[in-house]
Amino acid sequence: MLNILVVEDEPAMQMGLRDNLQFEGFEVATADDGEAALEKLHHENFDLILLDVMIPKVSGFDVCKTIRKEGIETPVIFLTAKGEEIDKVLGLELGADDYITKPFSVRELIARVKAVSRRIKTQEITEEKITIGNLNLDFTHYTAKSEDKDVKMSHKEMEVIHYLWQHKNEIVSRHDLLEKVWKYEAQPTTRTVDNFILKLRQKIETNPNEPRHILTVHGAGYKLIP
Amino acid sequence: MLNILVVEDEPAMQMGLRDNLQFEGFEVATADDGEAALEKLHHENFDLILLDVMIPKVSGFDVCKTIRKEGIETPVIFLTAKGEEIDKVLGLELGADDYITKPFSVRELIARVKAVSRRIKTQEITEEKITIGNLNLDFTHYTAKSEDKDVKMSHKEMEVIHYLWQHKNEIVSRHDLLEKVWKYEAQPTTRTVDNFILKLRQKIETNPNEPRHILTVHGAGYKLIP
DNA sequence: ACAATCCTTTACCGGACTGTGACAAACCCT
DNA sequence: AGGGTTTGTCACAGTCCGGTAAAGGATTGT
Repeated sequence: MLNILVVEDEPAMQMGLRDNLQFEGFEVATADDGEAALEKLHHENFDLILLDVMIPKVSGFDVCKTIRKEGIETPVIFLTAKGEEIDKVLGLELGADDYITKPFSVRELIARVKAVSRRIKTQEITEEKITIGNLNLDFTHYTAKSEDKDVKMSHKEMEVIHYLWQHKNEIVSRHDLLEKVWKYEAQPTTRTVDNFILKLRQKIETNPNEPRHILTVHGAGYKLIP
Repeated sequence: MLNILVVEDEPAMQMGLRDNLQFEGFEVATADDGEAALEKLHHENFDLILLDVMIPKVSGFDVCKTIRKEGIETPVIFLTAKGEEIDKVLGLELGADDYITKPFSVRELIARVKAVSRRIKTQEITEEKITIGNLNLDFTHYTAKSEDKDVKMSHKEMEVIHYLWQHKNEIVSRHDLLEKVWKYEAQPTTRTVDNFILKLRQKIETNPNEPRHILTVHGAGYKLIP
């Protein structure tokens, strides 16, 4: 599902947004001010940003401007109070995808989010079929094939390889994986992650003993090379 | 191929759209203003409408509103200039399927049109009689046959298989089914969905113990393979 | 009101999936 | 080279999930 960052300083509003979006099945992260938002945006990929304009430290406008300069093209929906200068949002090439004026109904917001997420999805469809080693993965259908033979992959295996793919050619630490795939519970110093890597290698690598795609970076984590 | 009505007053834009869409294999008709659009819509069936918002005589919004009132459910993609009130478009009460903001790239528009047309097609197929496994289903009459023998299907069973069909080859979660077929009640702590899957398998699968059409995706839901 | 039918819930079982710990192997640093 | 740390691998057990049947509840037609 889509991963949404909500940037909003008013606690009640933030909580309301988070609960409603989560109820609709979205992944939700939050930030209280512009600085925190930028921090999160630099360390994690989101699919959509709900960005209040009037927030402490760095304004919503500036957050948007900044990330666009940095090449981050995540869709943005601005949350504005009535009377704020919307023109500047839509006119100033900030690259906002939409805006919504407070007070707004939850249903309206959800409709907007879904509209944007639909657009995101259709764009992403092309990217959802990938090949790693001799394995063809299809994340829209959560299936895998190797030379026309179906390969059974568990849900979590797909999530792990998906996360690695999203961070291909980067080093991904076990901690990252536990946090993002295992969802911030279970902080075991165990071999859990390794076990999944093991299984994935057996399915992806031609010779699992000499991995060419899922590499170990000693003391740091793993790196996926497609 | 699909029959598209382009409603756009600016001649250059209209011609550009027509040429590109025709090049992609679509049938294209054009209208210069809202009145002409309504006229055409009353005399011909289209599969999709590209509707500029700012057009003479009757606005795009009003065209959409009017035909919806008349029961015409042809999908609409709005063309809007930046800064126009997207709100009203996305109010979605108008029944727009999508919108696109000028200036847009041709490739983007084509992608949108294809996305909508894909949705249309899968819907159209659904209208007719389909076959899954050894079962022939007729959704217009809500009946089913297996090798010329009538098979009794309850209303809800038909709805479930219908939903699965609309999302064939995709993973459909129990939650989705509960929300879309059962209309948003019922907690997911129940085996209700499973029971329907059980019944459907007994009617569809040759060997219900090893389902080949209604597959289980552990931890995720079900997937229909026709 | 009664019966029939369909839908929902409950309960139990079997199995898939995942997490754990032990041990071996590989790696890194001194 | 050697010790300590990190990683690979395996088998086992617990947990969660889905399959299934049967009972309980709701709705409809007679």
